[in-house]
Amino acid sequence: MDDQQTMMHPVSQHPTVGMGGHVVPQHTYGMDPTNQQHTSDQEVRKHDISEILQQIMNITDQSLDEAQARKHTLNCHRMKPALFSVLCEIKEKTVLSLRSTQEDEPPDPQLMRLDNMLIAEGIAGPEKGGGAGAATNASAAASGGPGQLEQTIEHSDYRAKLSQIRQIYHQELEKYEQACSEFTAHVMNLLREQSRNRPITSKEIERMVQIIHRKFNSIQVQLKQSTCEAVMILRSRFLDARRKRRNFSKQATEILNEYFYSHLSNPYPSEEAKEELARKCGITMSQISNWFGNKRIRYKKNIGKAQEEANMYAAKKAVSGGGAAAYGMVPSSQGQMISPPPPPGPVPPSDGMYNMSMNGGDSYQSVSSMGANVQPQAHSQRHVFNQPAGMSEGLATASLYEPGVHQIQYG
DNA sequence: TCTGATGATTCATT
DNA sequence: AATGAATCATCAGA
Repeated sequence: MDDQQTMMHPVSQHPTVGMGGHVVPQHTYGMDPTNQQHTSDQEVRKHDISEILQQIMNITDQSLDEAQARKHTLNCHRMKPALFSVLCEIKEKTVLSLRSTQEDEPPDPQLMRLDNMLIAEGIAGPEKGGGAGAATNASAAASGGPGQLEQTIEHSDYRAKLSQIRQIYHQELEKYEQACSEFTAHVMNLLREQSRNRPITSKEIERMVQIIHRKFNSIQVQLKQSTCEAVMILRSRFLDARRKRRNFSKQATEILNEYFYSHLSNPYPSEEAKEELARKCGITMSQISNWFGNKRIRYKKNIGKAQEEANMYAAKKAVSGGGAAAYGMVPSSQGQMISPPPPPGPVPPSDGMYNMSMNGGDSYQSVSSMGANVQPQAHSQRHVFNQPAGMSEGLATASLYEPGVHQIQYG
């Protein structure tokens, strides 16, 4: 309403504007209004101008060709300069209110945040060394492990998907930019075209472009937001370790079980042993630790089942000649002989052998140097794994193992 | 689809 | 820091 009033005000006060807001050419200014001849002349002009305005009003309802033709006649109309100057005057007054509006606004913080994230993820900006950087960092954060990451299929899969997202993002961004610039160019052309009939300053065109860009910005935000979401989903799918769980190879499981059952009295591999196992199984140290952690607890929970497994591995080992040697195990010098595989089923415990040292049946540790008062490994002070001394390592240990009965609590 | 197996994670304890 | 215990999430076979 204010705008309208502002628009109308100068017009209504303008001496050259007649009753219906019809603009009267300025050269009638100062003429005698009572002059009949002049009056009729004025009426003709009024009619002309109202016709022009009517044409302007109707121009939107017409086809392009029609509009072009009309525009042409309009531009060539003898009254056009007069109308233009009036519009200029109106504009001069109204534009003041426009000037007060803020010129350039600060960059959208949301957009900045999204941009930063996309750059960090290697989606926007220069491609990170194959996108591996983001994957590695995220994986390290997700696993919380010792930093030894699996350079496996998952990683290349992640990279492939990430670059796919990157590609789609850039395609969409290109489309968006094209659409934006096309629309902007169209509007600018339109305004330039219109500026022949009404006064439009370059500043106004600039402002209009700004408005268009602001509108398009919301589309851009949407695009970037959905790209970020896609990256997040990809991350959670690929980098959440729980999701990418894959069973270890049969061979790896066998190696681990072999070690476990041949060290049943002390199934706590040292760092070196873990390294060795990790290398042999093609998995990480932390995976080794996890496996042993799970194995110990599950072994304890289900002795019955583990028994069979233990016997199986014991038999296997006996056939193959002792897997423990493969891990640098030193044969016990304290009379722990390798016995032949026992018959299937529980093996009766030997008398008074249960409280042997933690390493009693485990030649992996350097037992020979420890003697009878051997101290358990610091980290295994609470553990409940022990084995009757004299038992051949890895043989029928599970059947003898009764955590509730035979466990030793150190400290 | 259900269920057991299994690798990983979290938290409390030592 | 290492470990046990509980739990989660996924896989694989019935």
